[in-house]
Amino acid sequence: MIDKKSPIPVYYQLRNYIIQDIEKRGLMPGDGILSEREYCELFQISRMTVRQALSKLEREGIIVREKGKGSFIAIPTIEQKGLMSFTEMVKSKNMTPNTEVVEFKIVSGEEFSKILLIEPWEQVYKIKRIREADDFPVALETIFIPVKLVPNIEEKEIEGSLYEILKNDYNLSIKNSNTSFSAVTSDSELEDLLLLEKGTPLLKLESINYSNDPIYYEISYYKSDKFKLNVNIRHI
Amino acid sequence: MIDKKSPIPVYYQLRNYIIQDIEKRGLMPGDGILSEREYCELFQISRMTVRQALSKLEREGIIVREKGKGSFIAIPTIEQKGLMSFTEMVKSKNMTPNTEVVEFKIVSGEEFSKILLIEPWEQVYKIKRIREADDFPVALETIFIPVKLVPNIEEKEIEGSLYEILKNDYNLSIKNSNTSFSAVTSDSELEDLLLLEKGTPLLKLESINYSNDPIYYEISYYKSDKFKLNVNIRHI
DNA sequence: TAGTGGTCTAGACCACCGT
DNA sequence: CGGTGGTCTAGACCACTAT
Repeated sequence: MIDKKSPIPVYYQLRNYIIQDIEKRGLMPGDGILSEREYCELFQISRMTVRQALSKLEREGIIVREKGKGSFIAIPTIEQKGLMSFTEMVKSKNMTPNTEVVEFKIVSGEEFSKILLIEPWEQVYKIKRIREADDFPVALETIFIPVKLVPNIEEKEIEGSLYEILKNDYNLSIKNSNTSFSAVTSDSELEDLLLLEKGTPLLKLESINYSNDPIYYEISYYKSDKFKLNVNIRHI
Repeated sequence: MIDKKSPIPVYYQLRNYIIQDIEKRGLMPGDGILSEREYCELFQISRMTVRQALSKLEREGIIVREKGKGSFIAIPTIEQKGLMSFTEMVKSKNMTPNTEVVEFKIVSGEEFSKILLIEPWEQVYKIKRIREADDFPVALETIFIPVKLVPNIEEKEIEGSLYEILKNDYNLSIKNSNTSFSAVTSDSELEDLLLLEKGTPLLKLESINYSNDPIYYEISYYKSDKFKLNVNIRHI
């Protein structure tokens, strides 16, 4: 289960083990996991290492830790389907989604190595797509995904839902995301591609999308006059 | 500077010391702080304790750490996890939150009766507040909350965290929210109140906040050049 | 009282960075 | 090469929780 000689840090192996164990045993929010000392015993590792794994899981919102009690599966902070798949979101409004690929190439992943947990010399696909609803452009989406995760992906493949492609062709299902929202003013590239007036406000999303490990990084700009993004948030 | 006998954990005292030191010495983003081993030496504490302080500062976005190089003042952004409390969000960035109430009155709830599940003739408080961080306005927030839920709430009460007031004074804890995000351009009212240039892009949030039943409806406008809203999304 | 997470020590080896 | 942050060990004491 845990290989101390692996180049992958022990605390990260333990984090992955715990996630898989939660899934395998079908644990639900509120259920407890082993205590820190039990993981020490189980894998013959130091408590500080276990705590590093649990801290990471806590920051990721997967567990909560309670003094004197133990660590428990967290109640999900947000439940949401629409934010994941542009395709589904558009369909749910009875409109027809469409995609136009404007850029598709392999670039250095150096700038994303920390985000995507890859080595700086590894390469990533850069995929820039205009997303349309009823042939009207509503978003410009740029995705960075390691080449090793989706080798030989082809341009015509990526005209559909990336979520579906990842799930069906590469067996990668996105389980959670960390998204930050902000507002920006259009620049000339966005105005050209999305057919905007000069100085249109746009909703900017930056998100890291995880299966267990990070899968892809995305920066998107949404026309938001007639298109809002909705999230349900469950507070802890 | 650091009192090992204090009930305040050493790592937390060190975190505070570093923040004060940054301010006192007027360090700017990109400037370096001492190395981990230098802090060990300076205060005669263990390196793991120093690392705990630096980890906290890193998570708070106050510093960035670079392997083989050192730790440096981060470019400031305000981010929030979970969208809960403006007050907490600002405090976590080591800034001081402040609130200025610009409107506080009772209005007809007709327009919100479906949202808040009240009868059309019932009344709601309209509370419009400027939210500030270190005396800089960052958001304009308008809240509509049924009078019957918070009878006799007073203007001076609502200068703090509404979340805390609801929880402490009315035993209402917000458990989940439905929030929609969009981007808009400032109008003259927003420009006046938030001290904006003409045509500034703003992040607009509209949210319904529930305990079990709907409690209040909120429309907020956030300056988002240096202010991002961060959410963790767990996909089902 | 036994078990939990929170804090802390005093070391260690590693990969990475700049000179 | 020396210095940096990243990881890890094998202990320790504390405050808190439940029984």
